[in-house]
Amino acid sequence: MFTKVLVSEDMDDITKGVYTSLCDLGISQIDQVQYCDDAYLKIKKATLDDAPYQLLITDLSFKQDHREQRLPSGEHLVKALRQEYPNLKIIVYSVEDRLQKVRVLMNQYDINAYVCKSRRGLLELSEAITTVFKEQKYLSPKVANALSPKTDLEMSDYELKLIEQLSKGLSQEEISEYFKANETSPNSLSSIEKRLNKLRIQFKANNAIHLISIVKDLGLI
Amino acid sequence: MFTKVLVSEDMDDITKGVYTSLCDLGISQIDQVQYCDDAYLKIKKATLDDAPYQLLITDLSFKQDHREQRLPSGEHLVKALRQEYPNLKIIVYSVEDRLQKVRVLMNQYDINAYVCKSRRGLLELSEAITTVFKEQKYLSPKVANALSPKTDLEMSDYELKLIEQLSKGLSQEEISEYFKANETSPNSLSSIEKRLNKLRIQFKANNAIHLISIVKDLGLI
DNA sequence: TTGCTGTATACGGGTTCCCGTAAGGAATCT
DNA sequence: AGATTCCTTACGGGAACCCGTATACAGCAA
Repeated sequence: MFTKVLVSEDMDDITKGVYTSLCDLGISQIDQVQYCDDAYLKIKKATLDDAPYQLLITDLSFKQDHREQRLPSGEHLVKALRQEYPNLKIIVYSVEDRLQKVRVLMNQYDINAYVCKSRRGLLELSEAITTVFKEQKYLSPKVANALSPKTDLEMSDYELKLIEQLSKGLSQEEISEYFKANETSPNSLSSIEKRLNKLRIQFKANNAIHLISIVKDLGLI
Repeated sequence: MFTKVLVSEDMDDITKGVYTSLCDLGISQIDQVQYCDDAYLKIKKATLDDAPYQLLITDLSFKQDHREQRLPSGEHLVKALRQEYPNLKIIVYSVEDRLQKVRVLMNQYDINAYVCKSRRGLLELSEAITTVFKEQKYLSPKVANALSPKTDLEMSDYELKLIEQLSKGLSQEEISEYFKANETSPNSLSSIEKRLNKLRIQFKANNAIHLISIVKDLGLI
């Protein structure tokens, strides 16, 4: 089993729960940090001291407070670490259950496991740890199909960009200009209208306002 | 100190953290449920058995799963309980830090404490418990000013209704009809336009879409 | 080649939204 | 009572959005 693990999680209650779980697994050294910046530094230092961490368990979202942070989220942390420490095992442990996000983390940042916080979160986390220890990947059942083709409730990069601009208050005309300036296509006003119409139908929205509202609720933006 | 406490919280890791904290406080009987419906039934049964709970600690948001629930959120639970058990002490323990929500819970449902989950959440929860035990109310520092007058980033009930309908996809015309049907006033198309214009300025939004987007980000709806 | 299909674009007209102006009414102040 | 202010409502014009239709062009199949 792992012997040296770092837990990066801002909520102290969760940390406590995770801690007891890790103890049960027989892990001897469990360190905890509440900020991503601290996690990064601790891992760096441990490596320099020739006593590197074998596993990082990190949350994704961290509440902002008075302390200014260079790495504001778990995603930033993972990204920063993966380049420097390709051998470090990383388990992301988060409430987030958007397949799109999981897919990016698994494919792009090559994390070793993704566990959803939930009613059985700790059980799954234990499973994930033992699985990762055996050099395998692990996904919570809830997001198990994250790596298969996209579902109905998602959209293409183009559509995402479109919706993002729309939600930032640009008119369709302005989005057209913006896309032309950024060499994104299709970029004619007509095409943008058409695409939005398609999305409205897909998400069963009455109008653009409704569409943004729905997409926000789904957490797609 | 309290001797019989119920914890209603869906995430098992948090429950574990809370549990150890309560133990440290010397509370002898700590029961846990992962669904609001269970919490309600357990409290009802305990009262009938003449061994009522003295304190309920509950989360607000519960992940939905296969089990159909009558009480889908902590707010529903609190509302249902308050009518029947005015003497039960209730502490809400949630990540939610919107003053408006806290205000409603404190004033309308008369909860005894509101604690924000955060880096120091467990500490604050302990404080809250001892404070409530002394028949006093407790608020996390972060939301301490929830009971003072509303801030800039909030809005009236009327405005909230308006925004809600808008985000549900109704046109301004339809909202006007809807308000007339529900005896909400002002309800003329013109007034609705005017009010939305005011909100757009207040929230620095370019258009209605942008407004909904901003308000959703702020968590006001 | 011909025809089919899917996508980008253009255009027009009907609706909804946005914004300024103005009239009417209630409450408050002098 | 008269003046002032606040709020609701009405209206009109221009902008943006919604929707159907039409053209152009690429890719693919028969």
